[in-house]
Amino acid sequence: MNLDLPPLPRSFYARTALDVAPELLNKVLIRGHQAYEGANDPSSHGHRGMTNRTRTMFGPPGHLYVYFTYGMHHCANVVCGEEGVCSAVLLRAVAPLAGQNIMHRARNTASRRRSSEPFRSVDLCSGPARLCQAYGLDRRDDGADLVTASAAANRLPTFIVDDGTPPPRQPGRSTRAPNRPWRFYVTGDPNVSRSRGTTIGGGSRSRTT
DNA sequence: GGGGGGATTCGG
DNA sequence: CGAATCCCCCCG
Repeated sequence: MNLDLPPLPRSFYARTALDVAPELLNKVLIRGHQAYEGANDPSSHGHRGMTNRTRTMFGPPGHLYVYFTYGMHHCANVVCGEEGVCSAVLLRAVAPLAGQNIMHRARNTASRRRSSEPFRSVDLCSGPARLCQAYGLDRRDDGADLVTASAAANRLPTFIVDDGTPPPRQPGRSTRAPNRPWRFYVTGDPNVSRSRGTTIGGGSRSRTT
């Protein structure tokens, strides 16, 4: 695997979340996402306008928006669109390509391992909070620039690259809210995050360093 | 200053 | 299916 691929350029992110989301499929580092359209979407954090927490989502494209929820979980989004507009893609799943040992450790999967079952790499990043845990992403990474890959102090750089694998011609789609089929995933990929047996999003590849 | 609820996950 | 477990945000 070639690791010297450049981060995706700012222009990749400088479009609507709905344009960016399906094209994130099969990019390396991320896989699986969901688009939110800010002010027009009542299920977005941004629908009531900018707050201290959601400031990043209103900022320039190509940055991470990371928030904390349920008292224990983090979720990461890719900020899209133009500065001043709330637009982001929630990263719902990733297919581990490398760094599985780091991911296992970060998620402490060994302690939860059922003795009768082998490790399943599918459990590492098959959910928005799981992938953050596997990658060690938390609120200190909020605002990180995915284009320059500049990180805050004591933080690892985070970015997304294209290894030449095109996004699926016909991505799977599902909805979270009615009339908003804004979840895109790679059909048939076992890493796609699921809930109660229903496909709800996810799918692409990743590595951690 | 108080209270309701959350872009989830895991175990029972 | 409910608990875990902070923090954000709205309201008074």
